[in-house]
Amino acid sequence: MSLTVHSKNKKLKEIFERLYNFFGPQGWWPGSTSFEIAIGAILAQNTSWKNAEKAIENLKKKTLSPSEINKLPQKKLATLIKPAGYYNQKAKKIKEFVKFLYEFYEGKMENMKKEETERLREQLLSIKGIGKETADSILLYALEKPVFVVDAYTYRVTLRHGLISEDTDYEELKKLFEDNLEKDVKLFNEYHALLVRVGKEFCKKNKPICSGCPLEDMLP
DNA sequence: TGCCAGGCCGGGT
DNA sequence: ACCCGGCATGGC
Repeated sequence: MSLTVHSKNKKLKEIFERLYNFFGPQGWWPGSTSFEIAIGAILAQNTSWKNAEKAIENLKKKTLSPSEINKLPQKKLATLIKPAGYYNQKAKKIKEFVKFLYEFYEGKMENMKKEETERLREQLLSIKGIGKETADSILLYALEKPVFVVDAYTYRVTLRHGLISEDTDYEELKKLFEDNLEKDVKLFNEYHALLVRVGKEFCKKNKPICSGCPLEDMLP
């Protein structure tokens, strides 16, 4: 991907370039189907990616397609995704999502892609179990729409760097990135993934390890 | 051992 | 409009 990031905000530009040069491309969800990515987004809610991955592997053994999930009893589904935690809730959420997929898009992620982004976001948010982060993750990573995904790491890192205040909400933070960067799917994809990466390694909750962080000398 | 992880919902103030 | 408990497994 190009390293010439256009940004109205110098700090956002510099943070991205430093993270990208330090960690390299993160390449989230390589070679996965849109459907798999959407399910993965649900499974990863407040759960380590490792555990979500195990759940996905279990599903893939049985085949991971909308029609198969549709046929699978919720209880059975719950058992399969157990490693991801909150498995009863998540089984329900996955069922809800697939039901939605059939109801509006004939069970095909491809049909979803054709829908206009904002309308799609509203639809996703109306599904029980899909909140803002999961909706935006599906939009960006599964459907390749240029929306920025905000998560706990995005908040933590931007807060420590004085880009936002403590009471900045999801939509505001999302806008900060979307309004100041070129609306590029690849850029948003990598930027979010890089924020997660730096968050995991250098900006953990209650355990800030700034030493060695590529953004260390940018702290306020 | 307790805390944390790529949240969200529902009920109570 | 906030604030909080519940949901649950696996890793460090």
